[in-house]
Amino acid sequence: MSDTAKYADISKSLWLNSARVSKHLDSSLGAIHGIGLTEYMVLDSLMCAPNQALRRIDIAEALARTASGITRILLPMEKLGLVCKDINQRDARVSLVKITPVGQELFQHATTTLEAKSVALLKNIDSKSADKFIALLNSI
Amino acid sequence: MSDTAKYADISKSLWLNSARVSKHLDSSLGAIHGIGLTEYMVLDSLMCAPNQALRRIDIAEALARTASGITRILLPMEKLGLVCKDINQRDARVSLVKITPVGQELFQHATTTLEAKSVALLKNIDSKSADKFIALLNSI
DNA sequence: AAATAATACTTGAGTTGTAAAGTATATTTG
DNA sequence: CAAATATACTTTACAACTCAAGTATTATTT
Repeated sequence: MSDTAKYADISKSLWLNSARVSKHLDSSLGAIHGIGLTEYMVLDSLMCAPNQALRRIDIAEALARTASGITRILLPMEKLGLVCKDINQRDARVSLVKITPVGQELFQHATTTLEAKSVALLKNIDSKSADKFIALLNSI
Repeated sequence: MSDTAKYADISKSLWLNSARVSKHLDSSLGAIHGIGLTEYMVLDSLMCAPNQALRRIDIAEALARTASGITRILLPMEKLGLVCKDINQRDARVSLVKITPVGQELFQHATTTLEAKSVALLKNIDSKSADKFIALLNSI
């Protein structure tokens, strides 16, 4: 097989297997915690942020979504009290998003689910290969 | 880092990087050939099939989509003449999908684009790592 | 300082998908 | 062989996005 075909195969396999894994995780998170995988990733990005707050465009960048998509996904999350608005004094254009204690608690539980389901889904990959896998994914 | 957290990291990185790569490929295929990545994957699955024809549910299974989603994506593809219906004599429920010569030609060109873009997107991964990557993805 | 441009969002319209219900045909079972 | 069940789709209603245009605010230029 040619090298170029090989790289196309990675793209295709990435597309397909990501869809499989994501759908499984999405439905598990939805059934158990009432949030989707994208919502989980929003919480994840906030937990990693300094002061646990981010601008909407930074969340968009971190999750490879548009600002518009972030506006829409945050609306129900605010209503559920998982995140709240945090005004930026210096710049009134910015509407900082902060994770609430309720959001943090849900995140902890959802993380347990995500980990358990991921271990189950990736059971054919041993610990050492897992390290290699992460390194490869992060080198994209 | 715990092993369970490691597997969750794979899921998250898979989700994120697949989104980045897929969006890039999708827009390239759209701009150059007028088809999306999902449509390309439909053609790809048909090209690999015996007699280059498949049932809708088999395409759905191959692409991790629902039968409903396949019905929808095939409609414009039929109109464009990329695929055509092929009736199954034994079972009138089945509506086989077959790739047309037009579809095959578009597929060949789109493959060239997909390969070139994939090489560019995955330039940090050397040929040997690429093999390992494919093996890991296919072991999911 | 006023005009222009850039940034951070939100909104409206459209696309791509799903789940659940509906239709038609085939298979199994009592 | 008729009735119940299963299969292969399609359709309807809805969810989760995107893009492009709109709003408000800040930064830059002249």
